[in-house]
Amino acid sequence: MEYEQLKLKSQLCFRLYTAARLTVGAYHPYLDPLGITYPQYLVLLVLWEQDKQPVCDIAKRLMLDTNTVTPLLQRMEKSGLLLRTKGKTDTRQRIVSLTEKGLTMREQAKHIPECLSASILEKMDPVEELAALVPALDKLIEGLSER
Amino acid sequence: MEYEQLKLKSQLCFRLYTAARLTVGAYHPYLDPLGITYPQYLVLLVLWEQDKQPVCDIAKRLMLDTNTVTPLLQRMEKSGLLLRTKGKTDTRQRIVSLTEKGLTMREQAKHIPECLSASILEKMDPVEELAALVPALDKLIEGLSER
DNA sequence: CAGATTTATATCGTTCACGATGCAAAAATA
DNA sequence: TATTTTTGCATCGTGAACGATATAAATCTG
Repeated sequence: MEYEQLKLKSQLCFRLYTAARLTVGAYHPYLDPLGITYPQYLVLLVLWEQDKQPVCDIAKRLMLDTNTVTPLLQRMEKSGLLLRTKGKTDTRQRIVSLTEKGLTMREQAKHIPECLSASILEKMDPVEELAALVPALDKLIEGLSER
Repeated sequence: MEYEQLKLKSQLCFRLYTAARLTVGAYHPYLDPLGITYPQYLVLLVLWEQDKQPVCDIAKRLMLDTNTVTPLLQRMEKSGLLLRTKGKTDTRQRIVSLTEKGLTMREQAKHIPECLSASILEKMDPVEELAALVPALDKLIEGLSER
């Protein structure tokens, strides 16, 4: 059939797109009580690993551009999770630092990865398939991000 | 160690989220000339498979809700790709049908999957890793969508 | 058949992604 | 040093996603 390749079921990207949406959705029960979104959670993960980073470093870790990250950080500043202060050595930079609220949220969030793993693993038996996913996604990301 | 495994798994969502974004981005060179977005391309895939479907059937195929699909279809109607006509047997329904423009776009789009596979495979050698991705994603989607 | 419930679609508000563009500061180069 | 280029961040506009809510029409139930 001439258009066989245009069938939805043969599309890898649609699977990725759907899996990503559904997985982010699975975080809702845990992030809603904290009053944060999934992208905001990612920012917190980065800052919990290392506080006081310029916007561009956060963007690099998340593989996003500043035009996505800046408004995200502005909303997070507004909700009291972090501060954006002018850089001293490089005044173009905005150094992002966690507030007390942002820091203490780490404690409330520390069980989220386990909860998510549990609920995903519960539905992904056997584990081997899950394990196969990670290196394949890494390779895909690496390939698509290289320039 | 159990902690390492949990840490690895907690990053799965970020990988999915990033891989999905980058893969959608890889469609840009092919979709921009057609003047459509990736979600609009997905709608076309569904309609090329079967024309004249109600909104809810399209939403089901894409695993999206009508509050996402309705505005998407409205934009596509505005750009002349499809029509949304009132259903006859069930007047609540909106039957979505392709216009001439939407139908002929299939011909222009038919090489997109090959192009994408080629550019992804180029970066995903060996192919086995790519092949492992599909059933694993299917299982994940199935698990997360069940309710 | 009347009332309750479900279904199909739409609207609104918020938050992301991201291309395009702007601007000032830093770095590179003439 | 003066000029050009690059970098870091921001703003704007558009198109998704999606929770909450609304509104008819269809369906179920008593």
